[in-house]
Parts: sequence; C-alpha cells; structure tokens
Amino acid sequence: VKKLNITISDIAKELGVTPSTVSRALSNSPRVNEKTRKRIQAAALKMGYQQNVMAASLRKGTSGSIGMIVPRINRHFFSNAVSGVERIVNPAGYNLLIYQTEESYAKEVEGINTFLKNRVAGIIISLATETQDFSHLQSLVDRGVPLVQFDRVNGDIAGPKIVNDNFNGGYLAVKHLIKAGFKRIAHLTGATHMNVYRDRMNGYIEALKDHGIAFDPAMVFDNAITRESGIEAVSKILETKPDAIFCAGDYAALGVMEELKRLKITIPSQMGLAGLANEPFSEMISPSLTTVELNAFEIGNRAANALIQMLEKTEYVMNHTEIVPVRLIVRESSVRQPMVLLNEKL
Amino acid sequence: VKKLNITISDIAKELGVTPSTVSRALSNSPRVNEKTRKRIQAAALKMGYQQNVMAASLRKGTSGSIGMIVPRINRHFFSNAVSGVERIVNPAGYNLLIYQTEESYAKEVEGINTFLKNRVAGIIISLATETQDFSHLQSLVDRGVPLVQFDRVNGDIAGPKIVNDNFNGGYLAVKHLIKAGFKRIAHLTGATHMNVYRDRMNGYIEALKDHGIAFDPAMVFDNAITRESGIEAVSKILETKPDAIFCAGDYAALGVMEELKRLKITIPSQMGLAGLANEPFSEMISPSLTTVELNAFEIGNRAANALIQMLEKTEYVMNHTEIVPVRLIVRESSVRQPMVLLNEKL
DNA sequence: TTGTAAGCGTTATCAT
DNA sequence: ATGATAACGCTTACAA
Repeated sequence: VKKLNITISDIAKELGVTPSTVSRALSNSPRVNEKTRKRIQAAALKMGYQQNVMAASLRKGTSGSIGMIVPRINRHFFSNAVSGVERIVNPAGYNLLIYQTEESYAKEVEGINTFLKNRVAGIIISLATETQDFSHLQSLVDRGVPLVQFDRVNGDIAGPKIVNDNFNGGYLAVKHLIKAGFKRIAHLTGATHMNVYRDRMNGYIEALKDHGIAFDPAMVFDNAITRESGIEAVSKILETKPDAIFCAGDYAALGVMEELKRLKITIPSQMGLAGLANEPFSEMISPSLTTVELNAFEIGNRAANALIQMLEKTEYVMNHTEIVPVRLIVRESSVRQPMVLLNEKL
Repeated sequence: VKKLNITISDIAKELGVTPSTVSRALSNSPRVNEKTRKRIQAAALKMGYQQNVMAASLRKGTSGSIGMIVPRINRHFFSNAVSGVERIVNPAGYNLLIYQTEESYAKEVEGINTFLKNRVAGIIISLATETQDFSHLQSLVDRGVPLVQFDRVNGDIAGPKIVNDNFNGGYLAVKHLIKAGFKRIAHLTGATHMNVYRDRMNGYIEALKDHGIAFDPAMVFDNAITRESGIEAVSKILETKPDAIFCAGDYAALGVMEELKRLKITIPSQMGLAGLANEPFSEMISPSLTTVELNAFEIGNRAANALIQMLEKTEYVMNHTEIVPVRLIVRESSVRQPMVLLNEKL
C-alpha cells in the first residue's frame, strides 16, 4: 500500500533538499535554481504529489475557491449561468463551489455560512424566492467578503449586480403582441417583491401606455410562475376577457397553453400567448411559444468577471448594475397569420 | 471596520478561557462545563464566529467535503442526480463540490486533481463520453480515496457502482413497440464503449429475440445520441425500411421526430418512435414521446449513501453494483390507436 | 472541568 | 540559491 498523501517534506527528504526549496520549486518561484526546479517537479510528478490546498490557503489566509448560490441547477437559466461562471473562474485558477437553495431562505443562509466556513474568496448569488430579509448579505459585505449578485438581486446591498433587461423583456413581448393585433393583454407574473417580476411587469405597463392602451390592474395575476399555477390561473384570467396573455415565465405559459387547449380555446387565433425565458421546451411545444431569450451564459461570465475584479483590486467596492440585453423570439403562439408566411424566406 | 475573521483565540481572550475550551464548547464536547459552553456559544454567535474548516480539516487530516464529477449539470438526469446526492450528504455534514467535465477526458482528470488537492473525503463520478482510459480512477483507488461511480461506469475499477437498469430499459421499450404491432425496429444508440448504451442495445437485441424477430445489425446506428445526430441519422435509417425506431436517448428521438415531420412521415401511423430518459420535453412535444423513466434522484441518493458507508467503515472496499429499476412510459409516439382509448379510464 | 502544547502542510521571512 | 523557522487556526493527547 502506497503512502496516501505525499507532502513537500517527503519530496524534500527524497531529494536531500528542504521543504522550502520544494515549495519554491513547485510554485515556480524565480528564487530557485533551474536544475533543482526541474528535478523537484519531476520527483513531485513521479511521487504523485498533490498540493494540500487547505494547508496552503490556511497559510496564505485566502482560499482559491469561489462560492455560487443559485435557487436550483435544473433550471436552464441557472445551469447555464453556472457554466458561464465556470468558464471564467476555472482558467483564473479558482474552483467553484455550488450551493442550491431550492428557493428556501433557510438554505440560502446555510449556504452562505458553509461558504464562510470554507473561507471562499468571494460569493456569487441569485436570491431565493423566499428571501425577503437581506441581513445575511449585509453581513457578508460587513465582513468584507466580495459579493456579486445576479438575476434576482437586492438593490440595497452594496456590490456589483448583473441582471437581465427584464423591463425591456416585458416591453418587447407586449409591444409585439400589440403589433400582432392583440388589444386586451392579461399578465401573469411572479412574486412581486422580486426585481425580475417587478421589472417585467413595468415593461408590460409601459408598452401598453406607449400604444395607447389603458393599464387595467385587474388583468394582472401574481404568484403565477409555475406550470401548475399557470393552469390554475386560466379561469380567473378568462373572466377579464383578454385576447392575449403575457406570462413572466415560460413554465406558466406552458400551463396556460395546456389549460387553454383543454378548454378548446385555440392559440393564437382565439388567444395570443407569450412567455419569457426561452426555456428549451418553448420551441418544441405546439404551438411553439413566443418568448424572450435571456443570455444566462453571458450573465455568468459577467458576474465572474466582476467578482475577479473585486478580488484583484481590493481598493474599493464597485456598486454598479450591469443590464444584459434580451431578445424577443417570435413563434407561433402570437402570430395569427400562418407562420409559413413569416418563415418562408428562411 | 469589523475584524474580518474571528478565531477561537479571539473568543478565548474575550471570555478569559483558553482556545481548547472554546474548541470543545463549540464542538459540543462533553468535556466542558454546561455553563461555560453556553457562555462560549453565545459569544461565538455574537462575535460572528465561523469555524475555519480548512484549519480544522488540516488538523483532523480529513475534509468535510465530497466531490462530484458529472458530464454536465444542465441535463435533467445529472442535475437531479446532484440534488439526490445533496439530499443525503448535506444533512450528514458534508458539503458538495461539483465539477462539470462537458464530456471531456482532460477536464475529468483536472476535476479529480482539483478534488485531490482539496482533500475531499470521497468522490462520486459519472464518466465523460470521451473517457476511455481509466488510470485516473485507478490512481484514486490506489490512493485510498473512496470512489463511487454512477450511471456511466467502468467495471474494472473497484468500488460501488450505481446504474440504471439500462438493459431492461431497452428491453421494455422494444417489447412495447413489438406488442404495439411494430416489426422492423431500428435502433439509434450512443458511443458503444459506454456501458449505458451497450446495455440498452443488449436489451433491444434480447427483446427482438424473445419475440422471434431476427436481429439485424444493419438496423443499428451508433454515435447518435444528440438532437442533431438524430436528425442526420434519419436518411440512413430509412434505407433499412423500419416501421419503428428506438432511440437510446430522448434528444436523439426528438431529432428523429423533427426530421420525420419534415419528410411528412407521420408518427406513429407510419413510424413508431420511442426514446429513453424521460426528458421533461418528451411529454410536451407532439406527438408525445414514449420513453423510459430513469430515477436520477434515487441514483444520487444511493451513490451518496454508498459513499458515506465507505467513509464510515473504512475496513474494506465494497465492490457491488446496484441496478436501479426503470419504468416504461407509453405515450402517443408508439400507439397507433387513438390515445383517448388508452387514457379514457384514467 | 480546564489548561498546555504539539502538530496538520504550507508559505513567507529571515538568515546563510 | 538554499536552509531554518515561525505562523496560519484548529484539534487533541496529556497534564493539572
């Protein structure tokens, strides 16, 4: 049986040098002879040495890991945001710890505590739906832990925030519905304490105003962002006699579509429909769903870059908000004339 | 400005005790007076103490983290497997590090090295498609790092393996197609060096045999597991004049469905179709896709439990394979009579 | 019940 | 260019 973990002292003994020299050689310090460096690196490789980063970080006072907290990784948006962060932080020499909150405030706090215990270099977070108290974030800032928020953010906490252009997402979707001939547009939104849904709704309102349509609060339904809540909301929506529905998320739109089909209300001829998020299924369902694409990977990139900047220049805390553009994707659910006419040219 | 990181010595000084007492109090050791424990815990809370797990693990010689390596987290199966692992290891006091290989062998090796450097307590892995050399896994075993493989595994490496019942998945899908009246069933599979696809194909072959249908190797097409490769494969498949197609994955089945639609070949009347994996989209597309459900969460649970068992009783390395049952889900793509007849009773 | 002291594996500051 | 040594924050014999 092999020795389980080789240390620099093992290598030092083997080669008749001291641990300090080995340390220097392995970290490519210039303060070591070229020849001995080669010799040491060769021995390290042969002996299967793997640096003990816990010891190194303990000594250096800072770890090489970054913590990322997301509601759940099985959502298209978040898994791509994670990949976007990895693409930046891994080459920069950090490794990423991921924590899922499953929309729970308690888990969010737990995740932050886990990260603190692990002395992560910084934290990237998108808030849980449940989260309405932000003292856990404030305490991070107070401790001097670099913090970047993305997507679901709280404006009162200092530090960079990277968000989708949710306002424009709502605006573009509703403007499109209006141009497509719909006049009474209902809106399904999420929990209105969250920036993402508030902003999308404001875009909806602004688009109505800009096209001379009166905003009717009775046509807005909140806490309806899942497939199930979309299904349930339909009967109430129909009471307001809409000719189209704009959902703040694709899952809600999916539920709405299913329920409308069940009620034999055809889309888009009897009811226009648009979602937001461009979930993978939205192009596969029938009719395909008009929606707004979010660039999750780009958001991950930017969040990671902002964090790395904070880590490298510790002078001051940046406090800006980056708004990442979104893109309207028109599909069958909102276009009354046959799609072939639109797609013929492609 | 607050002191950034409180240590047990800070607390000790504050209360006029020694660091050892504080350590004992915080770890709920019985070797400390009830009163002083309360006093210390209160102070720790008030001062915002967070244990430095790097220092603790360095001293204890083992870290409280578990590393998990998956091809990608934006796949339904893997993100649920991750959640399944978390559900077990978090309450057990471990935290999970996740590494995505994106199907790359180089990244897989890199991930393992990162985990070694972090002295993870154990590793849970599902192999990348590219991986055909397993020495990196063998060296983990040699080092005595507890290793659990799941889903995509290599039988030559010691240790627990948790897999889907892929053979039965293939068998059930094909048996169903035969019972539904299809006779010439083509098969789209993945890279045949991988256990998952080999087993599914063997299930396909066995089902044919058991129902007196000759197996024709010309009707099997490999390296076709993505949506794109599904689309591309269709023309070659059609040359073999099948009346049904069994795809080893839902994404390939989706591609096949799209291409068949484009060619005006109707499903299921002109061509039966079945996938495997029960991706979320498979019930949403039209026609809905007959497929085989995999219990990713359960697999994650079992992998985590196996690992924790290895961590707790270090006496010997278990070397068993757990096969997790799968379930056939019949939908429109494989049933020629109207689905209403089948579903009427529900 | 509490204190003392050593040591986990590194790196950084000295000194040589 | 290399060596000796201290220190990072914690846990755990061992002592008291």
